[in-house]
Amino acid sequence: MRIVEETGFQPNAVARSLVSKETRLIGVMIPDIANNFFSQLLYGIDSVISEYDYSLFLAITDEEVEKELKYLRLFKEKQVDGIIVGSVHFLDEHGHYLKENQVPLVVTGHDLPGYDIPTVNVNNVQAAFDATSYLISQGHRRIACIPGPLWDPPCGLDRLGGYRKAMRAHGLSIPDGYVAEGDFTAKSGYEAMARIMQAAERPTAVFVATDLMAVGAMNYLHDQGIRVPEDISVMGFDNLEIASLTRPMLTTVHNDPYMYGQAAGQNLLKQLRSEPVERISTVPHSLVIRQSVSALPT
Amino acid sequence: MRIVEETGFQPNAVARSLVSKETRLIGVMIPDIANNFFSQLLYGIDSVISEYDYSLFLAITDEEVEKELKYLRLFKEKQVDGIIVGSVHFLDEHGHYLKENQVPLVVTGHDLPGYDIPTVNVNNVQAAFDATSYLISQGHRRIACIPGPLWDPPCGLDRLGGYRKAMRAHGLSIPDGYVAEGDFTAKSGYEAMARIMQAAERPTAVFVATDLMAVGAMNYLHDQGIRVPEDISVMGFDNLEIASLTRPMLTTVHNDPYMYGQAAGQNLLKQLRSEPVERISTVPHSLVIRQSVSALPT
DNA sequence: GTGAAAGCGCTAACAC
DNA sequence: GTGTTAGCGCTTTCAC
Repeated sequence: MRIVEETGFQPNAVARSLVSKETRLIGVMIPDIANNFFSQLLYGIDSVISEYDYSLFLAITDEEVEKELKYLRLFKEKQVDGIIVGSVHFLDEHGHYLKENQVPLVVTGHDLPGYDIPTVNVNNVQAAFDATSYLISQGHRRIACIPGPLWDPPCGLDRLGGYRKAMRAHGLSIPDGYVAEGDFTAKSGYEAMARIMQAAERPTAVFVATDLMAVGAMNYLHDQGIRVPEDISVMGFDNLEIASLTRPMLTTVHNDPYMYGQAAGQNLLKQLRSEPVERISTVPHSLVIRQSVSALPT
Repeated sequence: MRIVEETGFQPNAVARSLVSKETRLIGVMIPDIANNFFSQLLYGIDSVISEYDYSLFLAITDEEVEKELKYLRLFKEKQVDGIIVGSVHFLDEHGHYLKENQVPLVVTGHDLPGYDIPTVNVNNVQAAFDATSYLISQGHRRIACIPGPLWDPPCGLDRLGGYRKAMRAHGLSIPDGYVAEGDFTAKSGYEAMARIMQAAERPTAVFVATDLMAVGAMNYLHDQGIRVPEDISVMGFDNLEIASLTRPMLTTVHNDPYMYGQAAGQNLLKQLRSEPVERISTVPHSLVIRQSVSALPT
């Protein structure tokens, strides 16, 4: 022990891992770290796994399928003890790959019907339904929608689907030009809003599938001298930090990626201890009412 | 080769690392991943190291010295090939530790006089000087400042110093109550602005040491019905995404953390190839003029 | 070229 | 307890 002190000896974790067959590394794969949604997700994951002396091996994919596959392989090579995948393209290739390699795994932001892989996700269609219904409850009838890209099931298909479902449930029609797809960036929200304003009759409210795009949409309206919420109401989705930083503050759906990350981390930890896990964890959502939606006189 | 295909063999990187003495892992230590500044930094680092098949081992310290030391030790144990440290508390303990362990290292956001460690940093005092001088050139005389926390040399001391220097250089005095320290959060900027507004005579402009705090400051003014920039001008620092998302858009100092990260990554890569590196890389800054600063009539 | 063997720094399983 | 040894899965060396 004295000699350990004197020589400043430090064990070599690589050698240890070779024999113990565990690296205490969790591979986390996300498309875009610059997006606050994913950095919060990461933070949530780290907050739980670091308590148990696991560390993060981070893979950023830039939404490129090729990189996703590459990193999946790399995770295996580097012998990570577990994998958390944040909403990436989910293809059958991925599925096959993951099925072969028996590494504990959690995927967030997808539902993955047909795979026996634990997922953590919000009920996107229900949440979008609730958000749209809220708009309707405030007296809005002409409601537009800016969904995420259609290749992304949760933010594209599901949230758009929830919006459609709510409109249908209330007997409201969706005029031509009331749906304009974005690609997650604020800029795309700005442009989508511009397209929506070309419609024959202006909407009185817009449901936007992510906060960042909602900020873009609000900025377009601001730059055109259209007031939010007096002229047009805007509803976001995610409740990122930025939602409370805009003026007016954004009314949105609370879908805390930090909580997401924690749920995913906890699920993975259970798997690592060989405890049973639920196949699907649905994290609760809620409406957070701020300033960007106004009630219409009836 | 056929058998490799058939059995789906994958080499074990841990065993390989044990003999080759390289893990192709870069340890990156940052205080707060939820802060866009650091996620951009990380993205910049990844963009260069991933080209050379290095991957990220991420350590999030929550600004706690204890965790910083813990992760420094962990980096060593896990045999990372290089370390990039993003503005953390830099103490002599860290210095000693790093000196002992001959691992290639780059630190960003600090100047580290007295250590022989490569750093990449902006010239914070010059940049703050330039920002303040710009305010003065626009006719402002009563200029307040919201620096970062004083324990953080770059954002606290240096940027405050640059502001002071510019004021002095132009023969302007700094009234009592014109300097209110923040702690990097938007909320702290909001509160600091509130304190500044208690001063006997209101400033006509504020220089804020980070964009996020500047947004907080603008929000305080907005909530009080004080117009930006008509009543008070606000100048930020960093040029994060949010600076172009606010209305009015924030005039700020371009200090792109993505570029930072790239510079740090490149420096580290050079060290890994045993090429000589500059001890200090100063990344250029520039003013980005948007909407939050007005010219005062003279 | 192809094949066998040594050894990286640890842990676990033995003996004593 | 204290000491020795085998072996984790690779790379490298050296012999053939």
